[in-house]
Amino acid sequence: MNREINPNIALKGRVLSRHVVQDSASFWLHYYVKTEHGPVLVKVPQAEFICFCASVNLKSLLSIPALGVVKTKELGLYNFDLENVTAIYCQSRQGFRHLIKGAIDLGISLFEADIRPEQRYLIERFIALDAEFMGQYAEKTSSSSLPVFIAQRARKSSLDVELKSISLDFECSFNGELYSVGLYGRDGLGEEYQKVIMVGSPNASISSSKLDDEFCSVVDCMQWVSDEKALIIALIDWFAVYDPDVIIGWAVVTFDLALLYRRAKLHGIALTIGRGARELGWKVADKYRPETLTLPGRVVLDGIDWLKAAFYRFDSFSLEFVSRALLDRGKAIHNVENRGEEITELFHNDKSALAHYNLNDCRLVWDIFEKTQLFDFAIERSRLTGLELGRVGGSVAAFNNLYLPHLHRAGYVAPSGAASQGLESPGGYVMDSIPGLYRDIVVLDFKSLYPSIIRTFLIDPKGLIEGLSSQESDTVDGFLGAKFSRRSPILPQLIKTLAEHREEAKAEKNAPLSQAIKIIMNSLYGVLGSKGCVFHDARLASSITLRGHEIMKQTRRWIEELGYQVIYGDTDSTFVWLGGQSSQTNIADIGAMLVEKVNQKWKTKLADEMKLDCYLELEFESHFEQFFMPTLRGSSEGSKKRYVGAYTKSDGELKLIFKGMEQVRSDWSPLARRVQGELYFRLFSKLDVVSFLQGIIDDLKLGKLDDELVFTKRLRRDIKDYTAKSSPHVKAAQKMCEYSGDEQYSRRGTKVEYVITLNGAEPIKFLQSPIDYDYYINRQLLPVSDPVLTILKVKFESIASNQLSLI
DNA sequence: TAGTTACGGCAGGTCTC
DNA sequence: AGACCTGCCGTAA
Repeated sequence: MNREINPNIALKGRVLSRHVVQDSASFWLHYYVKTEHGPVLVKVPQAEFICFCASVNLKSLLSIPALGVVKTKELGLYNFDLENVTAIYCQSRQGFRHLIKGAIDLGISLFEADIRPEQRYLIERFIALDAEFMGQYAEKTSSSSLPVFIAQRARKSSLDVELKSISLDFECSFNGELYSVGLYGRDGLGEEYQKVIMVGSPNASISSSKLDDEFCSVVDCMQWVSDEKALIIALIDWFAVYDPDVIIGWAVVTFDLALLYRRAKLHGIALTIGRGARELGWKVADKYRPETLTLPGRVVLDGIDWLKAAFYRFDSFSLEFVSRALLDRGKAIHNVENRGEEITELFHNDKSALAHYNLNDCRLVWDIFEKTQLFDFAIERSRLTGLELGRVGGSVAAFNNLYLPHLHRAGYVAPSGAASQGLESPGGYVMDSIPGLYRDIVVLDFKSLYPSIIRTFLIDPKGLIEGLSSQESDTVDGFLGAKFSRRSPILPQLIKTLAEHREEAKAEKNAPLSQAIKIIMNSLYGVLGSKGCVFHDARLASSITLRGHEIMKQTRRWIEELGYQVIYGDTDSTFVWLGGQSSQTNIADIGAMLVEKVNQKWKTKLADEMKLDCYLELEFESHFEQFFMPTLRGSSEGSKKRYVGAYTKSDGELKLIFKGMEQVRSDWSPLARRVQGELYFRLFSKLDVVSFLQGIIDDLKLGKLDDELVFTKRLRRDIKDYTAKSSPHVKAAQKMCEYSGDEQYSRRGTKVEYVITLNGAEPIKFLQSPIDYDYYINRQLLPVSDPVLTILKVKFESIASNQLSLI
């Protein structure tokens, strides 16, 4: 009682991790936050599991046994069937589980039962990443240095607190025994921190050539431990002292942390590397999935996952490949392919070289994060979506986080499941193309088309429910019978806010924020089309995509009325040929004119016909001085999703853009990809093609190009699950398992590297037969050469046969 | 601890003449 | 032998 005498104080912090903790009496929400004075554990008492049911079902539900303490409340809310709903509050996880199971048995729908309490508490208050908690510090009970704060209330906040990151990487033996751990970071001033904890003691002999400055500094930051167990203990101690907020790495969850967890378990060590000496754990044992990792008080960001989340694309996501692509430097090791052996060799004979390699990897990851601004991107994404910092994917959860608090305030709860099953919505509209070789193609595209359609045509789950029962003058027609209320729609308003923030971000040149907003805006449509989202409804998705079809077709008509030919378009883009009559005029001016006229026409049309404000915006995307639209192979019909465009860079170099062509496809041989690139460069540059190709075929037959013949193709399922087991890459994978005796090559996701031999596909690592050069000539070089040779009126056969006479 | 559909082209198998 | 169909992968947007 005397506690209430103390006035509550405010604590501002950035939420790093979120947890539900059950004790004997009740359960708590735990938030580990970073304040400007350091980390704090915020505890919210008397938390509850919440869901809703139609009020008519309440009585049946309450008769379910073993619910524990349950409260109910009428909040005046409705579901999407416009029934009154009642909120149900459970005070134990077990009771809540019984409720969910019992409801399924009774055939009664529960609403929002899948929203986790530690998330709901934040999103209902519009808290995304930064929060202000009102409450009091608890008296210290344990030796832990982490202050504990008991919160009574919370609200959203915004602060700029620096998070301390570390790049972490383990080196280990073939069977997973830890050799060393590298730890690397830089502060805002560029000051480096580096440390390697390694088993053993320094080797006496270090080859003199390696004794450069960098090596000396590596030796300085070494900590030697006697064995693996001591290594793990030293690392736990290091965590307590350095106390990082963020751990970054390369496959850091699925490899490094999973390995560390297993090794610690083996030695019977409690892996207390969380804040307040909490243990690292996995909610699902032995899977080591990133989503199931629990590490109180720290955020883990995996470079691979986050590059993918930011839509970076690489042929391979190995650290070697990505660092070469982004930083133009790679691993500090000679033989990247067989580095396992070299690591073990170094461990036994040259430990400082191993430490150097270990730290170099840490630094590569750090530099990749810095170069791509991944960390800022992750922060902004969390700030915008309310997803836990570090969580990748989660588009559906992001939608819920953004949408639910507004929906509740409008008087509704979310539906219990997708409204339309089976009924599919169409996707984007792809025009038939007019194939050929062109000069001066201008690409005009609608900026964020789907978000702008949502915003313009008031597409909204709540708006659909209300629109269906509103009078005509209050609604906007959609597709598949949809009608959307014009009154306070939620989703269009969310898009509006995001779009405005994006413009600000662009003006401030805040690339990570702009990118994060773009991705979130686009994902809002994707979610509505997904059956995994409770708001899914074919009428919503189709009202977006079919409106897109209409917009594409109308835009094309208008451009053609203005006297220009549209030769292709896909979803939101229009390819206009200006080369015909405009040799004198500035291409960019014509493009700008088209964009302006079309935008004006949309504005007028939508205002006149539908009384809508138009947020559609056509933009001048690019100008290709030369352009090639291929036909379908062996046909005169124009292709789709494949083309080559070229423009001159400011330094005078001709730059080629390939879309969908073999050149950008990772499942074609490197030879075919290179040759196709060369051929179009030569075609556009009016350089020789025929003797180039003859030279290639020559070299191929002489065996000079053998290292460019290896196919790389993934197994998209486990080998045992294939119905057609005779695909070349499946066969090669089977042989790979057979020869190596290693079943891992039969698993889903494995990249199969193989060549085509006179005896069919064989894994490159166990090549048995001679390479089938005729296959590469006829199935790789011919298909990529054919369209170019057709333009030049040369027959591939004449080139190929010429070769034989030369030998 | 669930974003989507549209498309091309290969390989391999079956059907048809 | 050639037309046609299915499975598969990776890609565009």
